[in-house]
Formats: sequence, structure tokens, C-alpha cells
Amino acid sequence: MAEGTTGGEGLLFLTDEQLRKGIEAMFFAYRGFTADPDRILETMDYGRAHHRAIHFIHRSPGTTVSNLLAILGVTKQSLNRVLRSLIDDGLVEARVGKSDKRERNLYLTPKGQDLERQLSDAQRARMRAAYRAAGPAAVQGFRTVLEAMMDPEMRRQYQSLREGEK
Amino acid sequence: MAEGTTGGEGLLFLTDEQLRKGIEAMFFAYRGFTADPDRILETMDYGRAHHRAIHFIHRSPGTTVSNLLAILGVTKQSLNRVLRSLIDDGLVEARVGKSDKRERNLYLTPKGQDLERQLSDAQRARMRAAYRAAGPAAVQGFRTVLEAMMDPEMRRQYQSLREGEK
DNA sequence: TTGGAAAGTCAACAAGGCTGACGTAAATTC
DNA sequence: GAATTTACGTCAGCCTTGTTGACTTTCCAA
Repeated sequence: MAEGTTGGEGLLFLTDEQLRKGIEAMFFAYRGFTADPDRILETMDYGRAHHRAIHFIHRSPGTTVSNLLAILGVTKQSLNRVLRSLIDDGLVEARVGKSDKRERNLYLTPKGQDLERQLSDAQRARMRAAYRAAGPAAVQGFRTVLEAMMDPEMRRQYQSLREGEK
Repeated sequence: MAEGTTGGEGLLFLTDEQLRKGIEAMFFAYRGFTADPDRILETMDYGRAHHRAIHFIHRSPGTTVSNLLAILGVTKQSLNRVLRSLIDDGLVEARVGKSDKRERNLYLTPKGQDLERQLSDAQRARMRAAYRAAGPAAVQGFRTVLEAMMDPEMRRQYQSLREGEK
């Protein structure tokens, strides 16, 4: 039985030691997860905060500032600083809302899409390598545990982003 | 076939869309992962950096400052600031090395152990809940993918911390 | 005995979080 | 039509946690 994760009928025996290993796995893996984009970003004047904004604008083109605030979980002032530099540098475009003119709909410009592609290519390459090394069953489990680890509100955000998936 | 992760004989069909979902899963799950300790820490004057130091000193009592630097991947000055406050507040003790008096061996005081327990109890509770909700097979896969996602150097750190495990 | 490693410290700086306050335009409600 | 609420932007100031660079002290080892 591998690493004592299970007993007879799917009951889990979870020692503190096993849980601690999961915790450290998250810590070290997250470092790897962000390492490649971080390397690209530091050559420009951007950081992880810019990456996150770019990612979610790419994911949901036309999203509003409020939506982004909810997803990223930061303050308006903090996001604004990041968004400001992306708009000034011509990576993001903010169009006045059509039905509600108070809103700003956010889009990546071609230049923004270029950077998005660079960043996500790097991140996907690592993810793909990890998936291949681990195999299909592991991938399924990986996603299942991560989803269970999210706060309910974040899980909703995550799942709503997955709409349109088969 | 669940979510198209596999074809016939274990070959993975990984669309960009699937990889992106894995990326977002990491993002949202990491937020959940740190949420509980963060809530505890903010009531005191500590942050995530203090938590990391406490965690690894607890994990390897008597570890040196250099070891900690290698594991945490920050600069000496950055770690020193955190360590300084923990020592001043009586959570960590730095004993002059026995064989090499330049080294400082780090230990948690009883007060430090109290905080460590609070933090790890909270973090383990979430991890345990996620593990239970996902099931044993998923847990196995979770750990496998995370390990594959680490940088080789970090993987060694991770695995060396696991020595002594059966 | 001298070179270099380990550790600590001081100073300065930046990114990216935060709070609070204030302004404006647009939408909504009364 | 007036008052209120909403969405967004911005100014000012603070904190944590990362960085670089320079310098000192201690002390092991060649």
C-alpha cells in the first residue's frame, strides 16, 4: 500500500506527518509554478501582480474592474496601480461600458496578447511536463484535491470560469 | 472518459484549455492553502515569512541559518529581519553552534511551539478536509503532480526533508 | 597566520499589499 | 427632479517582505 493513504474501503488514515508532507509539497510546487513567468517578468518592469491581471483579462475579455477585484481579492487601489501601468504601456485597453458607462471593459491589446502568450507558454510547458511525468490518473487527483482545498467562494469563481467546458 | 485527460494506453491529450484550468486551480487553491494561517498571523504582528521560518525550524530543530536560507530561497538580510523579531519575541532560540561556533542552531521555544501548533493545526485541518473529500487515489495523484512541478533543486530539498519516512 | 566562510548589521530601495479620504460620472431610487 | 448608490480613479501614507551593497566580527582550516 503506497504511503499509507488508504485502508480497506477508501477510508483515509491521515497522520500529521502525511499532512505535513502535503503542505510542504504545496509550498515547493508553488515556487516552481511561478518560477518561469517570474523570470520573464523581471526582465520587464512587471511582477506577479501584472501577470495575474493579464491572465484573467485574457481569460475573460471585456471583464470589468469590479469583476477583476473579486477574482484577484485585492483592493481597488492595489489593482489600479497595476492596471494603470499596463494601460499606460499599451498592453491593456479600458473601454467605457456600453450599457453602463460607469464600467470599464478590459481587453488585451495585441501587445498585451504577446506578453500573455509568452507567460502562459512558459507556465503551460511546466504544467504539461508535470502532467506527463505524473500520468492521467494523477492529474485527475491533482485537480480534485486542489478544488477541495479552495475556499467555497473561490471554488465558485474557479468553476464559473470553467463554464463552456464540456 | 473523465475530462479528456487520457486516451487509450495512458497517453495524455493535453489541450491548452486543460492546462489553463490546472494553472487556475493552483492559483485559487494556494489562496485557500494560506488563508487560515494568514488569519491567525495577522492578529499578531507576523506575516507569511514568519510562518515559513517557524515551520521549517519546527521541522528540522537545530537547523542553521544557512540551511534555512537554502530552503526558503530568500536573502540573508530578509531572513534575518524575520528571525530577529522571532528571537526578540522569544519564539525562537539561536544557540551558538557546538562544533562550529560561527553557526547558529535554531530551535523553537515553548512559546514558539505554541504558535507553530496553532498554525499547523489550522493548515492541516484544511488539508485533511480536502484529502477526505477527494479520496485516497486523488491524494496520491496530487502529491505526484506537485512533486513533478518542483524545480529539481527544490525537489531535492523536499525529498531530503522526507528522509526517515517509510 | 592569513584567507575565506558563516553570520550579523546598517542603509537604502522597490513591489505590492493595506486603509482612509475624496472626487466624478452614471445609474437607480424615491 | 433630487437624493442616493455604484463604479471607478486617485492622493497620501503605511506595512511586509523581498532586493543590493558595504562592512564587521568570529573563527575554522590550510
